[in-house]
Amino acid sequence: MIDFKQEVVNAIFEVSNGLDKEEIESLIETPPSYDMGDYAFACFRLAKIFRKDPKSIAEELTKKIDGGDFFEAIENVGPYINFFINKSKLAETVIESIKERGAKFGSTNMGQGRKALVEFSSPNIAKPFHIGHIRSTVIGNSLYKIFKFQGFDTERLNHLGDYGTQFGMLIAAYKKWGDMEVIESDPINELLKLYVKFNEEAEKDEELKEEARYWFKELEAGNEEALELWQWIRDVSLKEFNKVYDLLGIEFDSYTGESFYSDKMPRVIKEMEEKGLLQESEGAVIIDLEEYGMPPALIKKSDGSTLYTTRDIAAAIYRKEHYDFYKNIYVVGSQQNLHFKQWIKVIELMGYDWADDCVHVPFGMVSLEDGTLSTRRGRVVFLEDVLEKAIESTLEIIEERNPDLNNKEEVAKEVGIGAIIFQELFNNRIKDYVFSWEKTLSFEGETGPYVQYTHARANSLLKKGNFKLDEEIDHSLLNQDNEVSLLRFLYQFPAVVTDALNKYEPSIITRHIVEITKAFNKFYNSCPVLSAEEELRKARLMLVYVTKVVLKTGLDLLGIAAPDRM
RNA sequence: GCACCCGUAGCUCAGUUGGAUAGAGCAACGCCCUCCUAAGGCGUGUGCCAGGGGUUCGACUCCUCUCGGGUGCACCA
Repeated sequence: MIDFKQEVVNAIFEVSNGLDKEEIESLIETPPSYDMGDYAFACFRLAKIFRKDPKSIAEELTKKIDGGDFFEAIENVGPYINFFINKSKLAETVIESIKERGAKFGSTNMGQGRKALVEFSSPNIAKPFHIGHIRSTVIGNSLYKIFKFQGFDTERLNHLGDYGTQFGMLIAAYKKWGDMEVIESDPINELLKLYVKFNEEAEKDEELKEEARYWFKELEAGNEEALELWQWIRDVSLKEFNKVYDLLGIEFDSYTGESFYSDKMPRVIKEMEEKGLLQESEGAVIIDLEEYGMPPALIKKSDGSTLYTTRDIAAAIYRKEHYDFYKNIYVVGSQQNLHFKQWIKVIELMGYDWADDCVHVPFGMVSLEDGTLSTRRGRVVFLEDVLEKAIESTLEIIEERNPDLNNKEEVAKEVGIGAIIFQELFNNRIKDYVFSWEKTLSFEGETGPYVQYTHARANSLLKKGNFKLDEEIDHSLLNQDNEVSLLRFLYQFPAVVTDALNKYEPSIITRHIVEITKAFNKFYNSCPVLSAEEELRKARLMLVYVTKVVLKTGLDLLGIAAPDRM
């Protein structure tokens, strides 16, 4: 694809005597409105260099610049030089590259030969999968797709919370009040009941807490009874989680959770010891981080058992050895910012230069209208319920608006789930939000169904128009404002994907495909396709096709289906 | 108390490495289906960009202080 920005740089470079290209590029910006051009070169900073006022610099340069046939106009407005892309060239480069690259349009090979790990979702075993978990799950999945798209060899890691004192609690609770048959009938809920009951009782009874700690120690020591119970709880939980993953269309390459790393810790602790990092404090073993402005990292509890900081460090070292990653990404809530800063610092202090390759991608909290989520208090909204309800609402809408659709159930699933995922990936991931059924189930405006609907519309046009990919078209016919505007958004797509990857921010893609969708709908409403005169019809049909391709790719990068009809 | 994050229209949020008049969606009102899927399009209004000070030719954007909200800070994860 033609890099128009680079062409602006070249054109200015020719007449600027003395400025280097990087400098020029840094001065190029996008004007607030396309009436002012596609690119603008601001001359303020040149004023100092040339000791002239920016206006006359702009005026003089504008006269000298030759934009070749890349630009149809170069105008001087005050201190700015505005570049207007040659519309026919724009149409040609966008359409020809999308025709050529198809579903790969927008991708690069920046990840070639590089490994990227994405750890996400990571629910706690024996606890319900609730709306609090959706963020990590959906953001992580999208990052996986984006990295993969850019050529990285990418692995999805589900770091299950399958270890820790909470398991001591569960085992203790099971031994006191549990009933295998009851639990098997509805595993997660029954285990949750046990967990809640245990917590209530433990508030009154210190001995229970002691029992929980005892059972966790036994588990870590390999006690057979404890291990068997643990394995069983893990299995039934995973089965439940997979229901939700199936609905969301998400898979993992590995489910090695915290337990997997338990036997990898002694070695790491020994290494820390040898490197002189460990200190004893109040009976526990710590690494002091005061000089880095952080509280100490707890490596071992006073009873000798380990904590999750130690496990995360052991896991990172294991992953470096096992995968030799280029990036090791953790999609975990912002509450754990400090925890990640601490253990990544420890990795650095251990002398590993890959500490910087470990990236915490934080996101904001989900709360309910009546307060924070609390598994312990039973205040949760199950993710499965949210998804089922979204599918149900979608089905109602289909019955109402398109009752003749033949695979209603399937489409309802794709659209309903898509709506949930889309909403999750629409805002900056760092923002907190309050869950509301009303908002979740509204499908109008800038939503997933809006984009999917538009994609389906495009598809319908292609079918009716009997579109052929190998048709040659006259690019210069696509010169209406709404056509050019759509082409511009399509042109930007590759840069948007790269930006999303660099910032670990799927919402950048979400926002952009909404822009494409809006632009397409304007085009759709103002430019007749099927009834247009032959050559124009072909050209417009081609524009519909390339839009459909990009929308599908965009949705796919978010982990959302793009049905052909809805 | 200390650290980090957030504060933009009635609500939910965008805002490109500081740049030309701060933008969307929702909500409200009006219009557009003998015409390609109306989950759509068009039109109408709203802002001391939390507040003070500073840096700069220029600040929603950078620095600093204040206020408001959130999160975290040793044996949970």
